[in-house]
Amino acid sequence: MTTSPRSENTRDALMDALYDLFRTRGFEGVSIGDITQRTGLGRSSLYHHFPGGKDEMALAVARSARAWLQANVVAPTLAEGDREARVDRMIAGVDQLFSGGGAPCLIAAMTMPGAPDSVRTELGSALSEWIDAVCDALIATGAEPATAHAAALAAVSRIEGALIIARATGDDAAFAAGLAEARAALVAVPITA
Amino acid sequence: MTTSPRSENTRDALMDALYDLFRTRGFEGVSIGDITQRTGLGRSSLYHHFPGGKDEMALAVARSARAWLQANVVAPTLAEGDREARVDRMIAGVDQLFSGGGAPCLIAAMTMPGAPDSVRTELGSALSEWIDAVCDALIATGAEPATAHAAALAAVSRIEGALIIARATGDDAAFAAGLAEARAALVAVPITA
DNA sequence: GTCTATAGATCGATAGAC
DNA sequence: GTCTATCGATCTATAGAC
Repeated sequence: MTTSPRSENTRDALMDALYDLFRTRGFEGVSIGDITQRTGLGRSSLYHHFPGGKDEMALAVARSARAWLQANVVAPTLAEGDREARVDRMIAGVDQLFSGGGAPCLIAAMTMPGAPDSVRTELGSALSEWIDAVCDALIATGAEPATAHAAALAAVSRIEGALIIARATGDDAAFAAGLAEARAALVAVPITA
Repeated sequence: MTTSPRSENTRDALMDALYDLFRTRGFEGVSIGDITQRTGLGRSSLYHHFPGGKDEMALAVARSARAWLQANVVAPTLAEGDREARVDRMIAGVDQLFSGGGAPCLIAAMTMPGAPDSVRTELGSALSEWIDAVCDALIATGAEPATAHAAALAAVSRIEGALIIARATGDDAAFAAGLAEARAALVAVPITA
């Protein structure tokens, strides 16, 4: 192989640090100096891994996050099972993603103006895929197609809003409440079949 | 008076520009150069109005926004009237605040790390006051105190989340849907009296 | 109150040795 | 792959004339 195991480890640790920085401070809130401090790597090391600079780092993080969401939220939502099982798997993935409300949302942080358009569209797609998966799962478990999309949109909105409020007010319980309410609302969507 | 009418106009126009910049780009996303370009004022003019620099500008905007929310959302929510009238006045204020979903939320933008703590606490208080007002209005119109807070938190979360999703996906209709749903949920909170 | 000019720090990005 | 050293641009903030 062309890359040593150590390179992979370095790259993985770098990606983790980048993800954590970008999700909490947004694109413009993270400087190259912040990344060197967090990772211990020098400037040139960072530009060796990401020749495209900060833009490429942010896009790599966005793509990684979209893939994670696909594997841990979207796929479990679309997998076999009844309504309750699907929703519970989705909620579990989301709870892990946001660390029980203590971690902010990359999508909310990096869709603000200032981030490269490629990053913003990537994250917009990730969010749409999440909503669509919930919608499809509702329909697959007997919901009326006309109301499924609104219910999916409401659930995801409720969760994203809870993250904003938890951060602004410092009330971590607000996220748990939002997650529980989103779950209950999805389970309660009427079955027409 | 110590200040001429023209000063007041300059100050007001400056505040409007600052509010618009900070709500869309966040604290770190706005540079002094951005403000000079937007307002046409030189650097020293800005520091004449705000000797404390960018931090003082952000705090002034946060306080102004809190006062606006108090006058146009909190007070109308707490004013006399039945449940539906109060909720409708609240929703109207919020719709105006966010320009029908086209304008981002200052609270979401400026409670991110990087903004001065004074700004973050000011906006956290503003958000809490909004939620508390909705809660009090629900109780005053016959809702169970034990469930009123959860319902108020849910409604505000739904609205804030809709703003995030509208921006990330580019779907402006998501905000209108969120606002309508929040209204319906508040009106539907059971009356126990 | 507004201007020009600029200080001092930090920004993203690059060069070249090892 | 990682380092030191540095470039040019931009940042916040200030000085001083008008």
